[in-house]
Amino acid sequence: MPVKLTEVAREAGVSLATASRVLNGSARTPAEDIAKRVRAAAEELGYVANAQAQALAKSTTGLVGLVVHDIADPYFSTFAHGVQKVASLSHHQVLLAGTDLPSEDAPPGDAELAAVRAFISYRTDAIILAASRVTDEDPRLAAALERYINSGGRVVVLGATKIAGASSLMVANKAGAMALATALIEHGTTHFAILAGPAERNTARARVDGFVEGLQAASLVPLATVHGPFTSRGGYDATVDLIHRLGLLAPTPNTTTGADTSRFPSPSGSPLCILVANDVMALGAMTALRTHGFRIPDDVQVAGFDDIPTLRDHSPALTTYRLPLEQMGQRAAELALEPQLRSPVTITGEVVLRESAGFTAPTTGK
Amino acid sequence: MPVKLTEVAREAGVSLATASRVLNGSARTPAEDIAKRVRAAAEELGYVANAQAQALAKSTTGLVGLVVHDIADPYFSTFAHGVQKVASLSHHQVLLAGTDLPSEDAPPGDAELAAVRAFISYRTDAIILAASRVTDEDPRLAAALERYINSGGRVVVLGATKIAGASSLMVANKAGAMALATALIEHGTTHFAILAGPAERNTARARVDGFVEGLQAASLVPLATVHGPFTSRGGYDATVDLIHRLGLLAPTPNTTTGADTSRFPSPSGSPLCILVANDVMALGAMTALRTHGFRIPDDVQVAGFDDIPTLRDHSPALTTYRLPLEQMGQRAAELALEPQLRSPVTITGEVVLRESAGFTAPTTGK
DNA sequence: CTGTTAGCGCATTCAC
DNA sequence: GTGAATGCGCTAACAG
Repeated sequence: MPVKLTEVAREAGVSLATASRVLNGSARTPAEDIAKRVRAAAEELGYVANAQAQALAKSTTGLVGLVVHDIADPYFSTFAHGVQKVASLSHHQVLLAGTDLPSEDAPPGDAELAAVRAFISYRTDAIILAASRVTDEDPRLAAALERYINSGGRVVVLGATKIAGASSLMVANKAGAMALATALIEHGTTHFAILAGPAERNTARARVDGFVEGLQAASLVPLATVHGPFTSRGGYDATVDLIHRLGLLAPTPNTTTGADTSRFPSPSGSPLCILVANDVMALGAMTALRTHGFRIPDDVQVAGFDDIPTLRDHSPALTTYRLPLEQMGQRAAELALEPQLRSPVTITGEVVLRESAGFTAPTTGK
Repeated sequence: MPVKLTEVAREAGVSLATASRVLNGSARTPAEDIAKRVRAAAEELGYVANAQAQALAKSTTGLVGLVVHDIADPYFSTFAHGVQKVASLSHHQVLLAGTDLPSEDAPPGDAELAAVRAFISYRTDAIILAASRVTDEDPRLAAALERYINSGGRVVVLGATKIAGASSLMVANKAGAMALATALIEHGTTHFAILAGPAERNTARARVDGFVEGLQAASLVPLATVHGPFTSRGGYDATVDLIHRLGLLAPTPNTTTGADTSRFPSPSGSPLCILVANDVMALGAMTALRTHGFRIPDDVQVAGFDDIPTLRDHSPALTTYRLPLEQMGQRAAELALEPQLRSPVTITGEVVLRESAGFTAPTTGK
């Protein structure tokens, strides 16, 4: 029903080919006077090129596929924002898929595969895989992606990958976690516990490994490690679990003097510090601690990972490892859209020491 | 380069049409034995249907366009998640666009128009407009959308619209704001200030109007109204501005006794309550207050709007008006994808009274 | 039930 | 520089 190029051409009194040449770029440049007539006709009829038809004719779609885990998670939405930015700059549209939603036909674990297949079906020019995949690399996924790459598609994955021909954006998850743990140790903390994310998630594992190695370097071991989903609720539950496992005792509520009567684990030593594999989960952990009567950082300290922008207003401010999420999205999109770029690109962040781990805020004027 | 249906058909020794019928749904159902052969051939060759070609032939793309303002903003990302959910359930892919990013060619204010044109170009089956548009309804936008609708496209807009044929998802912004203000007044608060969002944003205006009417109903007027962007930074700056304008005095830091030596505005009355047009901005406001030595809710109270999930772990917990963001996204997608649904659909939320406005948390076990 | 044919809307060879 | 013809990969009438 929409007006098509043929109609514009007829209206302008030129051939289909000519109309095509003036409206949608071409090597050959029609005469200016005739071009003006065509443009006028197009404008008048409200012509809008059919991208599907163009895609079929040109075999390039101007589409980039982005698969994240949960777009509502600030980690992914910030990343997505970065992707969007460079995509729009290079005139691409982004197709979004999430691996956390029910996919009707596909089994839960196959969400990523389903998303990739859909993108391949739409012949996206590139696919960005940001949903921290499960360790179990699906051979079907690999096969589909390799075929896609061989057909000229570009794929960028967040983290390492075995997919031949794929570009990868390496993130300093392990090194960052190690650096964070080390910084905390230098600050005098001696007792740690770890709240790990889902065991099967690559990102989560790398961070936990980093925490553990950081502790090992100082001859320390975590008092406990509890796994849970990368959500606020996951952090809350894991923390409650931790409290029970470690037999943590909340200080006697003697708030009038403000003096604390007991600290874990050593009455005289530094408080326990909980290293959490991501910020959102750390937030849940803090809520659990508060609910159970622990003060942060006096009774228990907490450190997260990511430095989610939205959480920077939190009080106490969260000690964490800052990842340039937005920039990561941009780099990923650049790798996807600019073939000449070399991979892998390595992304590092920085340790950010704040109140939740006993550091005093540098009274940021914002 | 990818394998096409013709090849699968040849491999299976059947005609193109038959292959099409078994692989991609059809009314006619081929015999089971022949169907199996085709499926086997497709599997072996790694056939993936070309959605572009299908779209061209069927004139329906299986695409939904979603335009938000800033996908990194939890308000929009949560909404987007809801959209994604029903889209995936009805086997649709979502095309995402943001109006906050530079659009190269298009002027800043034209981002929404550019996004809509792109979606129309891709012949999305429906377009969901969630970027709370500026009040100045662009006639070009309206024209494009109406043509789109007349060509069979469905459009859903968040809020009221003058676009003929568009469905709309009405949100109780004004009524909610009014209810929130009223609840606070009933609680005994007598002095209010307002932190409004961008003046040109519909959503922002409706909320401010609601706040004002709520106050008026109790014969009150806001002590001041400050505008600012819907961001944490916007809330921070607006609050600093407010502090100066109102000459707010922070209590003398006499923390040993915990006694406050001064309160604004009346030493004996209830503290000032700042009504903020959205949660993210309210967060920035709280940070500003804290930075300037005010305790929440003792010295100043704060109320937001939206009840962003990620912010529920904040302390003090934010009093706000809860909007079912995720569900709103779902409803919008349903309106977009299920033609029989009637519009407008009205969404209401609920007042949530929490610590930031002096209410005690019901020790939520989460 | 299966095969043949004709477009879907547009870019792009080719001749002119 | 411009117009006519061919094909992109697939679906949907049509026949058989």
